[in-house]
Amino acid sequence: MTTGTPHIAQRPKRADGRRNYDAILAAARTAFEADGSEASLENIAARAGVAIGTLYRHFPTRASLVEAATRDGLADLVARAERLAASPDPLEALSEWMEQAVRHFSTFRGLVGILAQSMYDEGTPSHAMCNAMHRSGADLLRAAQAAGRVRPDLTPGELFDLLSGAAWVREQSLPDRDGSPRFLRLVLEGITTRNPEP
Amino acid sequence: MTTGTPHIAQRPKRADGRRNYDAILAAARTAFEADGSEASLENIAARAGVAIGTLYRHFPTRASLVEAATRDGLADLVARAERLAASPDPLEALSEWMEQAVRHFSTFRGLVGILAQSMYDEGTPSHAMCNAMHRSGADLLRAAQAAGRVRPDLTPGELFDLLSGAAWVREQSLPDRDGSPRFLRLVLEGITTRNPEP
DNA sequence: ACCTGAACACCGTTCAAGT
DNA sequence: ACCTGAACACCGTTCAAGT
Repeated sequence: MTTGTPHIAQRPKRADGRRNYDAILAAARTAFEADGSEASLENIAARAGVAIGTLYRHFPTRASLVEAATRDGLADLVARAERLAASPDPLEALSEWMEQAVRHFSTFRGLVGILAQSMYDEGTPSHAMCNAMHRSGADLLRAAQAAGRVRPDLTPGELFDLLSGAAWVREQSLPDRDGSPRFLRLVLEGITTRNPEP
Repeated sequence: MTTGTPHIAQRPKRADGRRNYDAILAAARTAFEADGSEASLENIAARAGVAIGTLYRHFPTRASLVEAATRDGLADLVARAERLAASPDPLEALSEWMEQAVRHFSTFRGLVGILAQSMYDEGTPSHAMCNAMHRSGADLLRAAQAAGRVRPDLTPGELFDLLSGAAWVREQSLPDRDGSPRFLRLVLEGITTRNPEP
C-alpha cells in the first residue's frame, strides 16, 4: 500500500534533459524485457550513458520508470477497446481485446504483478492508466453480456483476475517458450454462456 | 535453466546441527509468509540464532531452503490425491484437490513462481516433488474425464497452468485480502463438460 | 561435522558540488 | 534545470579459522 499522490514522469522541456529521458526509457525497455521489472537500475543508467543520479531525477522510483515504459502500451489498449466497442460481434470484440491485454501484460517478467497491484493501490504511478483500462474492458464485457454471449454474473474485477492469471502464466514462459495461448482460450470458452439465447 | 543434480537439504544427524537446521526452517517459514520467497537470508539466520554461514551450510541455495520449507505441503498434496482417487465422485475429488493445491501454491508470495519453474526445470530442488504432484493430479483429472465430467481435451499441463494462474491471483492478495476463491470456481465451471454424458 | 563472522561484491538510493 | 559521481546502506555469498 503506497500513500500520497504518485509521481508520474514527464518528458523534460530542455533538450539535454529530453535526450537523457528518452535514452533512459529505451535502455529500461531493453533491460526489462531481458531481465524483468527488477532489472538493475545502475545498468540501465550505464547503457543510457547517464549517471545514476540522472535516472533518479527523471524517475524517482522504479515504479515510475515502469509506468513510463509501459504507458503507451496501456493507452493503446484503451484506444483499441474504444474502436472494438463499435463491433457487430461483441464476443469477438471482447476476445480480441483480451488477447491484446494478455500480450501487453506479459511484455516482461514482473509487469503483470505491478499492474495487478496498481489496480487497487491509488498511490501507484500506474493506477490511473490501470483504471482507464479497467473501464474500457468493463464496457466490452458489459456489451458481450448484454448480447447474451458471456455469463452475466462475471464481474469486471473477475475478468481482470482472469486476464492477469493468463498473463502471469504466459510471463513464466518468457522469453524463449511460446506462452500458452491455450490458457486464454480455456478461459474464454469457460466464460461464454452455455445455452446462448435464441 | 539450472543444470546438474539439485541439492536437496537433509536433516543432520548430529544434535547441534539438527537443532540449527530446524530453527532455520522455522524462521524461514515465518519470513517467507511475511516477506515472500525473497525474504532476507541474513534476517532468517539472525532470527534462527545462527551465523549466516550455518544457513548456507544446510541450504546452499535459496531454492533449497524454499524446497525444504514446502516439502511437507507438497507431500500432503500427493497423499490427498491418492486418497481422493477412491472417491465415487471424480469431479468432486478433482475440485477438492484443486482447492488444496491452490491453497498450498499460494502459501507465500513467490512460491507459485518457483513451483512453476521447477515443473519443467530438472536442475531445481523442487522438481522431484513437483513431478510427483503432477502425476497425482493427472490421475484425478483422467478419472474425471473418464466419467465424462471434464472436457476430454484438457491436458495435465494445462490443468497446472490453470492451478498456477489461480494461485498467483490468490497470492497477489496476500496476506490481508481474502483471495478470490471465485477464480478457481470460474475455472472449474469452465472446464466441466457442457453436455454431460447420460 | 559443524559453527562463526569477517571479507568481498553488488546494487539501491541520496546528496553535495557542479554546469 | 539539469548532470555527475562519491558516499552510505543493505544484503547475498564465500571462506579461513575455529570447536
